[in-house]
Amino acid sequence: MARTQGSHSQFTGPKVRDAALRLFAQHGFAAVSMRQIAAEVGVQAGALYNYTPDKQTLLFDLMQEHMDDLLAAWCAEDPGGADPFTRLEAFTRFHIRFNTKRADAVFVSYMELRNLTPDNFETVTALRGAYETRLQDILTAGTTQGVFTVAEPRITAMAVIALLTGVNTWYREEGRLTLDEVETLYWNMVRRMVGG
Amino acid sequence: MARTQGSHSQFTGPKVRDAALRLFAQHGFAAVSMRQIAAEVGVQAGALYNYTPDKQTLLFDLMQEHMDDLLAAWCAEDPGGADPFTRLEAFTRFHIRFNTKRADAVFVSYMELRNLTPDNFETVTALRGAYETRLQDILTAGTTQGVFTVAEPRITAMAVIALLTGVNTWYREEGRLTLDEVETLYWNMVRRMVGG
DNA sequence: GTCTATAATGGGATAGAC
DNA sequence: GTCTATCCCATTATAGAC
Repeated sequence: MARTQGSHSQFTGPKVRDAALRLFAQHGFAAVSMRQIAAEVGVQAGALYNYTPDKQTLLFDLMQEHMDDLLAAWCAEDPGGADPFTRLEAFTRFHIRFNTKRADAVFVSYMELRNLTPDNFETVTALRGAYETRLQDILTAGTTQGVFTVAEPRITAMAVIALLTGVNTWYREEGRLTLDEVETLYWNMVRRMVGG
Repeated sequence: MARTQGSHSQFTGPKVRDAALRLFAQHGFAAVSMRQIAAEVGVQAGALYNYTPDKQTLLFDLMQEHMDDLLAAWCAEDPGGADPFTRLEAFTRFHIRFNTKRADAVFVSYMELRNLTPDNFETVTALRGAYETRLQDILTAGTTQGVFTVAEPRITAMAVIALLTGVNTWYREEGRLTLDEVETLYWNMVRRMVGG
């Protein structure tokens, strides 16, 4: 019989974050109570406050961590020295692969922006902007080199990201298409969009 | 001095819906209280229940009405007899124009799906599907006629809608570009995407 | 580190007067 | 149709025992 009291910090911390992310994605930040999160973790509500000072900080930490991971993962994969065409394909495949593996975090990071305090909102929005700028730079480089025909790099970057993130609304791992097939489908669309 | 009691049904009804839509868009359904809505309208909370049986129905009615309006407006504008290329341009321009004029309703209809009861969710999702199917049919017709090169009409339809709806995340009426310029930018992207 | 208990506040919805 | 008052229940967060 499992004990119901005692120290479990190294296990409970991650479990709190996992449960919160899943519940926030499913029901929305405002609709989820600390009691629900605690029940998922298997502790009482009061115990959660050993891991977060309050509910707002819990949300902010999840969103900031997601954006940090996203930026770091892309920086690690960006073939920076390659031609813009190659980099754009890499970006397309990366974005789809990364985001479909973390659907809950993507959903929360977009849907719950309005539930952040102004300071936290600024921080997360700045990270989003930094990611967008990476794509924008590829489009601008490609246009300068005559590889792409893009009149508005910033708008096109936002358009491409909206297009690619949309995969999350329908893609299922057990579906008809493999992830690689989905990546190829979308790469064909992106390639045409930029006139490559 | 305005009276604070008495009959105002023909004014209060629309005001309740307007206030609810705006507040739901800004803070989220679960984060908005009936008392907040009432305060925006200028009545007490109890009076709202003359206009909706409960908060859930208020949300559902707003979403259903939006989807009904969207479908009806497109049916009125679709140049059904024209070639798929012309119809796709019409769809692109229509979707951007309609959605940017109703940003709150678009936002709520997408973000608050998870706060609908299962029955209400089914109804709204079916309306979304019907709208998607209209676009899918254009893509399929164009592919059959050799005007477009689209391998996956259903996925491409979802991709185009995600792309176009993304305009709402950045477009502002007072911004640098006119709505017509935005429509043209996105039509160029969509045109290329489908290989037209 | 977790528990139980509780403080302080606010929620949706209803009843009955006007 | 709206108001006031209220029921009943849930909320976040904290205090103090273990």
